[in-house]
Formats: sequence, structure tokens, C-alpha cells
Amino acid sequence: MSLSERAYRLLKKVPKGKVTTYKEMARALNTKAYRAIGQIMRHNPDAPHTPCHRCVASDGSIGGFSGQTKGKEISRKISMLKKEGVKFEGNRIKNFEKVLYRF
DNA sequence: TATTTGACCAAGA
DNA sequence: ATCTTGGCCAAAT
Repeated sequence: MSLSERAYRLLKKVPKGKVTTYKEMARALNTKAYRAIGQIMRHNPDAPHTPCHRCVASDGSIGGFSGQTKGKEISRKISMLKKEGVKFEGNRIKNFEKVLYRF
């Protein structure tokens, strides 16, 4: 099966209030293709129930959302996470280590 | 087959 | 803290 399918399946396991990173996902899937993971999220399977907003960059910054890497879409992603209980300091996640979900 | 393209990352300057 | 550089790898072209 394709990496994308595995990525989506894994992503659905991230609970509300926590996040994962592109790199973490790749690690959990036993591959080094963290960059490809980004491609996958971007293609936006969007399907109703794929929490692609819970996947962020490894330094705690947002990464991208809905094809954009800055601007309105990004703030949208941030507010979604905020609503789920993730706190922010500007465009970086606060207490990143504690909020990061480990598989 | 080969090339191009990123919602990436770590290390330098 | 911010920017560049080189390395990465699956998917789409």
C-alpha cells in the first residue's frame, strides 16, 4: 500500500489536543520520507475526518495548511488547534514537547 | 525511465 | 533570531 494511505491512517490516531510532526510520522511509518509526508498533506485528502491540521513542523511552527505556508489559511489552522486546547506563542506551539503525540 | 516539485530538516553563517 | 544550503524521498508529470 502507498505511503499516503499509511500516513492518513496513522494521522487519524492523533488525539484532539495533541499534534504530530512530519518527521515523527515518517519515523512511525519506518521511512525517512518526512518531506513526502508534507506533499501528502498538501494534496489534501481532506476527506471529512483527516485531522491534517494536527501535523506541524518539527520546530513547533505550523508548517502549512490548505496549500499555503503563510497568510490566512495558516491562522485558520492555528485557531483550530487552539480550539482543541493547543496553546501558541505567536506562530509557534507552546510547550511543544508536552503537546507532541508520540506513537 | 527521468525530471520536477514541495505543508521538511539540520547545520552553518 | 533569520536566512541559506544541501540533503531527503514519494508522487505526479
